[in-house]
Amino acid sequence: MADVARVAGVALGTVSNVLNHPAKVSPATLAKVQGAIAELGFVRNSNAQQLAAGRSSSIGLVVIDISNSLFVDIARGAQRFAAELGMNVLVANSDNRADQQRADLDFFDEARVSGILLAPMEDASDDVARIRSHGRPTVVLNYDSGKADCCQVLIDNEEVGYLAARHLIDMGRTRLAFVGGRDYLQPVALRRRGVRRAVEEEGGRVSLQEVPTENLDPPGGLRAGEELAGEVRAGRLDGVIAVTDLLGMAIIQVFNAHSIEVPGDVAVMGCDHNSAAWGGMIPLTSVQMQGLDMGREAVRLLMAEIEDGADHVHVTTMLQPELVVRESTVGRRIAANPDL
Amino acid sequence: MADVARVAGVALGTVSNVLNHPAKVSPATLAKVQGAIAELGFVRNSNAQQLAAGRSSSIGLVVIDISNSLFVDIARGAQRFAAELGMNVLVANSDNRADQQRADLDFFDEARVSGILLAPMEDASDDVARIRSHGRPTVVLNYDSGKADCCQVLIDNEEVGYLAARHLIDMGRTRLAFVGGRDYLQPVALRRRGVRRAVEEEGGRVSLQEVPTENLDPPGGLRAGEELAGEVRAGRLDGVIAVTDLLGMAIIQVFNAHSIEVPGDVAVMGCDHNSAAWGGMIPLTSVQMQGLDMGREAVRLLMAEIEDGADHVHVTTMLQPELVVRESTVGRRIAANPDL
DNA sequence: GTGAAAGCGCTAACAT
DNA sequence: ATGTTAGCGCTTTCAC
Repeated sequence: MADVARVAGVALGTVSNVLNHPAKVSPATLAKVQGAIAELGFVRNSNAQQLAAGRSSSIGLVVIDISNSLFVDIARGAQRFAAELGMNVLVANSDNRADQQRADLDFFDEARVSGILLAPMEDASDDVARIRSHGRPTVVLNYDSGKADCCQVLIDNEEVGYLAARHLIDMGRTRLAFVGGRDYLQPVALRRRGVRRAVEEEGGRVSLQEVPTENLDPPGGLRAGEELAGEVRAGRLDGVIAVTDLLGMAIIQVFNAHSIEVPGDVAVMGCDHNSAAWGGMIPLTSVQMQGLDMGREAVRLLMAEIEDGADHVHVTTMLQPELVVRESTVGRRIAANPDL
Repeated sequence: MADVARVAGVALGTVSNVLNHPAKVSPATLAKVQGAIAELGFVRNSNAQQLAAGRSSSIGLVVIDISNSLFVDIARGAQRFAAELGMNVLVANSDNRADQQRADLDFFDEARVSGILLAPMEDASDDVARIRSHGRPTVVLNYDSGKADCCQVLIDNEEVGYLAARHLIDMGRTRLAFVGGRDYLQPVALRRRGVRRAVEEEGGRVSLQEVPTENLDPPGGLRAGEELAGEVRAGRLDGVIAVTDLLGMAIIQVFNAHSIEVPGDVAVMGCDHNSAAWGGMIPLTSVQMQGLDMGREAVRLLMAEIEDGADHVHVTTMLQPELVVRESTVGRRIAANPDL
């Protein structure tokens, strides 16, 4: 930067002003300095800039699993909104490992980012508390710790389950199944609760069986599908709610192998509108998770907290999911081929 | 850090030694200092640390599209290998925008990261040249600029196309189609070339039609599928190579709507083994893109360049793709239900 | 509007 | 082995 000053024939402080407060500099000097910057290919050192200024224009986003499309959407939503505010978002992927997540948080803490966004899989209150105790604003996404010790952005997962069951019931289905083990995952537990609520509202008119799966991955769905196929044949099942889209698609595949028609014999739907769920021959009805909105809202809350300073009151934003109806529950319709 | 020194009753320099050269400190002092660090909840300021030390332990990864599963795999591969080396990877998503990509590169440049990994969609030589001229090592992934002015990690996309066509021919298919417009995308052009080579090797025994699509997205596939369905019915087509998996799945969906059997009437395959391609009722044969390996290799090349310093010779690593055969070209087989 | 100078928090070479 | 000190590159008062 001293070089730039010399080449431009001005003082070092003036170069700094050109970079940070261009309005405070006369147009002529400004041009001279910018010329020198271009000539020298000068790139300001953001480490020194942050050290001296004491503030950062970056936000750290820590996601537990970057291959999950919800978290990708969150990252994009956060990034786009942050860009509007002149901030940039750095993403660290924890690769489903708690220790890596901790390392990622510490990294951003050390880098003195202006704030951290955390999308964990399970409870991370301890880590959040540690970071927050260092005075770093932190917003948690997609997990409700219960304690309101930080801002949170959540999707109403109970409503997700409720919407799903409600939809099937509205379509005339009365013998439902909810597929998805691993109740220790918060979204699963909440969606299950919502499904139950919708079924209970029908007071006995609608039955519900709950099918555990070992894992939430396709193989788990294939196994569950075999079990469910028998239920369909026995006339005990006409509507399936899979807790994830991937599970739902696996189940459809098994049904197809058994010549069980979807949605003719049984309607199938997922719960976490996933880009991976597009491809099926039978597009899957699902529930939209509003990932872009979650990311955007999280940045908004973070900036608010930074602005508020000491007298900040934590806020929890609950986003409402939306039903996305496609043919796996209502029958065939392909946009590109309307005459079918 | 001065506080830590005071609490521990040692000099500031000793605290620095504890952090950076623990071996140079007596066990007793070490324990005292670590105690003080824990007590005060001290977190070192990495901006100051980098500024003073003049080196960074982070690598910047700029990807053009984080929702593309290849880039996600690259990120994971890079991150895992970097972690083994005690480095961490920061991901910036350019959201398919060239200006954002430039901003991301500049950001990492300003942050004085030890090196940059760039996975662009189209040519980015100018940007790379600019960054490199600042002395920052940069490795380009998945795009061959032609000029060997930096290390590159590529997948042999011509081989991808060749493997795909070779597979269909080996399965007895003789009337092929290659689907995928947008030849200005390097992977598309290369895969097309590979397909042609395989067909030419058969010297007229095998025919090939090339079907352009407006976009590489599912709607584009649906439209192409309609056209192809007519070709199948007319007996002019028995094997389809879609340049992406998503395109392939869309085509299968249209075939199914027309009661055309896959792979009975026509085999269909994709070219970029995509996690999104799992779900279909007919799992898609495709070609593995080795994303994890690409990420890993890119970090390896970057570290080598950093180590080599001035006398570094740029290297291009060409990874070989692998065929992943599934039922869309060979008939039904579902692992979970072997008796089908 | 401009230039000089005092740090920001840390590292590393030096002296002890 | 430990303490001392001069910067790293920048921002920002503060006089001019």
